[in-house]
Amino acid sequence: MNKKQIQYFLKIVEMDSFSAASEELYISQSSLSKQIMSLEKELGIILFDRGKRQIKLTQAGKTFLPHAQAFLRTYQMMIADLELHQDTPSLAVVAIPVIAQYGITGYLAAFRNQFPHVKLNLEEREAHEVLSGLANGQYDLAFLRDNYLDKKTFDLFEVTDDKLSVVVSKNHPFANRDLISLHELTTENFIMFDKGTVVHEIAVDACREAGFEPRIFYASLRIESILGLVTSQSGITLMMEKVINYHKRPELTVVPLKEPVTSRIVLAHPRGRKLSHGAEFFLSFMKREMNRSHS
Amino acid sequence: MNKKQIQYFLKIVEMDSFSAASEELYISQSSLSKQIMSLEKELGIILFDRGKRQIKLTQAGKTFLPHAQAFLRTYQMMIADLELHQDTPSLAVVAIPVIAQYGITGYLAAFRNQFPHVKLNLEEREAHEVLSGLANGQYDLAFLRDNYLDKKTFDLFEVTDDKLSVVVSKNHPFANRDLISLHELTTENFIMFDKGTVVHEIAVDACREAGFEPRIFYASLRIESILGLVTSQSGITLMMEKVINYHKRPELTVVPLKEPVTSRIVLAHPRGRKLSHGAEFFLSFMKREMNRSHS
DNA sequence: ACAATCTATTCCATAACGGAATAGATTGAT
DNA sequence: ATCAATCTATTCCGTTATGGAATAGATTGT
Repeated sequence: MNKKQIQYFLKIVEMDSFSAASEELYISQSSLSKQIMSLEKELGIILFDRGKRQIKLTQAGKTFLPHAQAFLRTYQMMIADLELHQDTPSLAVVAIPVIAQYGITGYLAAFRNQFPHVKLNLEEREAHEVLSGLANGQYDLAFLRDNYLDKKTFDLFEVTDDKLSVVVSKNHPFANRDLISLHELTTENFIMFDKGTVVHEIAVDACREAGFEPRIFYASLRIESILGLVTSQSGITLMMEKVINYHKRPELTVVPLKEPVTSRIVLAHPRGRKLSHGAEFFLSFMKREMNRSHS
Repeated sequence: MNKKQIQYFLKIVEMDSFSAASEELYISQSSLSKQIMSLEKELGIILFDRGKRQIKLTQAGKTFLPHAQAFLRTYQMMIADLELHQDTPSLAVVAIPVIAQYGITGYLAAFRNQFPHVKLNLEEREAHEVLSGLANGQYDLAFLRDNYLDKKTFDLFEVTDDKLSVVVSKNHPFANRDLISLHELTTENFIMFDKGTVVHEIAVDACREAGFEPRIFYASLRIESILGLVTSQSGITLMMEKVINYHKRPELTVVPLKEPVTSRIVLAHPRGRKLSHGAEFFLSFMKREMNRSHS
């Protein structure tokens, strides 16, 4: 029996559903199902009545519930107690792979400079790993896009924003426009970020909003491949403006969209969870820096 | 963080040593070391001061200790609470691979007959797995040999006993003796159970007691291989009398040892742990059966 | 009957675990 | 001082556990 299983159990009880809980926990439904089954096997009891449209706690599950809550309370008290003993305040930050493009690396360096005693650990992960890592306490803070983010479960602090733009080759008919409407792109070939990435979803949803399904000619995780194909006029792409500008490709032209589609880069942490000392340091540092640069 | 790590931590504190704790827990020292390191990493603190001859709880470790104890208390209360909800009293029994030879299968069948509502689960495992499985609560009860068993940590109930005997081919010079002393075997070739099995240890220790190191010509886990080799006069073996008799090999002769080396088959459970209802059923059933057959 | 929506299962790749052997450090005995 | 003994950590490697994608199987509302 481990903490994870208990957290999973409590979330299912809260949501009254495996699938809903699995989404909140940012894990797959199959994984959740298996974890609960293994917990049930270990305890020798069945926790949920499933099978019908609605799941229900069994009698044994109802007996287990207060114990599970007690476990988590004990755990949280323990964490609070141990915090004081951490030799160095430590801080695990995770970010989607755009920190260079949005100039976040600079802030990180400045922070390390000002607070050398805080052991800052930075990882880059894809969005879905960022979310599950935040949810299970693996990371203290995360840099990510606020699109599709549940504003109720996270506290957000905006770091910068960006907007979706059309990127075409210099020789493309659209290259000398200063504004393009999405519905003009109905028949275009799109080169896109891979399905499952947030930018892909943002772009595809924007197209659907405009009334058409984009014809995706090629999808890649590597921005260089995408820009290369656009340069060679294999198609066009929808991309965040600051990201494309960061790459400085003179053979490409960026044209703003008439319908604004924005994406905020935010610093997020799960609402309701107490921040570690190191995380508080970092958050207040970032807020200071943001105010400075805005004035 | 999981229950196992907490149990490990508490055992180390109790023993004041990793190695001692690893023996009590029936796991390897390396495994224990790694589990504690992973716990320390997760908590972000160091629990023990090691490096010198003696380990010591760090300040953080001392803070963690009461929380760890609270966890285990919560767990035990939970188990007690859930016991009442187990739809069927269940019972996990484990045995070293000799239940047929010692007629234990008969008792198991009789129990299933008398108490069909108890869900009896039986597994056969090697001795070291039996011990670690008992220690970590995976099994309720175990049939095993009492040799090398720490009588302080287990409650034992003798089921039957057996004695080590010499097994030789009918044509071997020893075949018509009715008693052999161990020191007569100094120059013999031994075919033995694999190193690591309890019977191997019993036999080798007996030889050493008699002042010589047995020359082990071949070791196997399969009794058939051993008996086959003895039959073909490749060597002799030391084996438990009832085990060899069970196999009824007319080409082999069993000669008792002058120095008695006995092994009791006992039904064991960790001292101090409350037995499950099913386990109490089974234990009292076995005690009744034993009394019956003794009278 | 069918689409939608549950949980369970299967398949498969990756990560965690566990033991044996060994390293590296320290102590006590000679 | 050297050596044997005794610690914990590390490495190596095979086994098990975990997690996600796809799919099955069951149920309900339309």
